[in-house]
Amino acid sequence: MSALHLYDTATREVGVFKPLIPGQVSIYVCGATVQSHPHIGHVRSAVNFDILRRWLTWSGYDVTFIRNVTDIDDKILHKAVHEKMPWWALAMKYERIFTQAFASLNVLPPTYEPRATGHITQMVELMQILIDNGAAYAPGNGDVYLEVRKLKRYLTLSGQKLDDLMPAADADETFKRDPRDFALWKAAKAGDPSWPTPWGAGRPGWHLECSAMAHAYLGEAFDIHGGGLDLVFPHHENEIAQSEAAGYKFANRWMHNAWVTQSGEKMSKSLGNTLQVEVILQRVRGIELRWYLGSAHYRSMLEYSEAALDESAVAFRRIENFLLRATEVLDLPLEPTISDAFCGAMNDDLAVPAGLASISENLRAGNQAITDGDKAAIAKNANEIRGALQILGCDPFDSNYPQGATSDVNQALDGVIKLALKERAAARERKDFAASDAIRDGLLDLGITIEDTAQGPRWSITEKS
RNA sequence: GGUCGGAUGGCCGAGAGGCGAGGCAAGGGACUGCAAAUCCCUCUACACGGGUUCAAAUCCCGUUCCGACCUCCA
Repeated sequence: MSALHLYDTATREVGVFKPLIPGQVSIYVCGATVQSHPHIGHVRSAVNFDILRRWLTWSGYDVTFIRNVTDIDDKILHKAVHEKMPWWALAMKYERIFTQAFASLNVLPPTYEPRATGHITQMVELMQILIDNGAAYAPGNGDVYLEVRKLKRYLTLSGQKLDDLMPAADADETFKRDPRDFALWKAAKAGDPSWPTPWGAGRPGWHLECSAMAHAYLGEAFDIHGGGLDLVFPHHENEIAQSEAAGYKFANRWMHNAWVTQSGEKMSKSLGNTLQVEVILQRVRGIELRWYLGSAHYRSMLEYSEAALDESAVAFRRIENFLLRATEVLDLPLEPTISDAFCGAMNDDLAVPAGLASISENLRAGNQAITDGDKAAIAKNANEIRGALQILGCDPFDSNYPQGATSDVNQALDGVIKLALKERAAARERKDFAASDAIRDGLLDLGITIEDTAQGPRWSITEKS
């Protein structure tokens, strides 16, 4: 079996993945700021890192996966005024909606999901270290800043130079020793929530939270830090700055997912081109949206279009349909296995598109095997497809996805349709094709599709779209 | 201005020196009473101009176009 290779944003190279502690992998992924409805870009990130996690777990690692919730920031405060509710109520409202969106796409819950507001103590401790060792300063206005000029390795992740950065538009720079210094802590404004610190009451800056929480749950060094590509600067640079200045090794490897775009442009609120997960889920099922989002390579931009989404969903249904037929023919549950081809693809920096090619090959061979009645070949191909789908989080038999009714109602329906099919078979027998077609068309009008297979007719409920 | 990424067949989308991934669409065929489903076949591409090489979509130089980050961003 090949070894897992992953890209590292810091080196811009794909290299062999070697965990700090054999057999264990620790991952910190920047989660959402819960101030609005999730769009498909948000969940793409979650899906990408969920696939990474599932692959690591399958590969035998004990994975600790942290994804935080930023539940305090400027936008949340503004939005709370707008929606006429306390900031904490607004944050909780959207956190629940995000959680629901993740669940619809079968994104596994993180091992721990810390909230920023629950880790103020750790943030104050981190600031104390930084102030004590001279890396940070509190100018007396309640803010605390990190002095970036003192850092040796600042901006190495994004490969920029401090002096090349466009000057920040901050008006309030009078307290900064350098305009590029960034706030670890922001002084309380009247009416805003605040927490006491030795340097005055205030609230955390965005970057500080992640450093503090990563340290709290994963320690001074961990394997992988993930997030969207747009977090490289300033967020991740600043996390590195704070953590390294405090003497931590911090992340060993950086992974960033690319965007979902529309008309070539990144999905963003300012462009007004965001597509809410809840809206898309009225068009396709969660498993189909996940298949769509997961099928692109995580470092490639995914250009959204309804046509592409629909096409992807149709392709998925083909695969799903094969799995269903295979299960019927074999009369056994499928046992997920990972083929060499799929394994090789995933080990190559999670090359899902290459893995998809192997699924297509399995699909073709598997369908052929059903026609031939070759049960061994059916099982092999179906098992390999199911194994791949599990890694991608798109296993149709996964109980996290809504399963077709297995109840009495479904059995009754099956009986009724079989009765109709019997009538149809009889009509065909006596060459009364008008009658047989009437039955088939009648069922189709009800959303029930009939397929005549080598093993006899089978029915399925047609997806509405 | 600085940094980074991209341009592949009608469409989507991998690959990264030598066997032209895969999917969708289209056309043809098999199967079928007709369909549907399924299978087989066909369609042979790498933005442009130079260069390196026995060999370039892949490496080098230059050009054009598109996008991202430098302000909150998955």
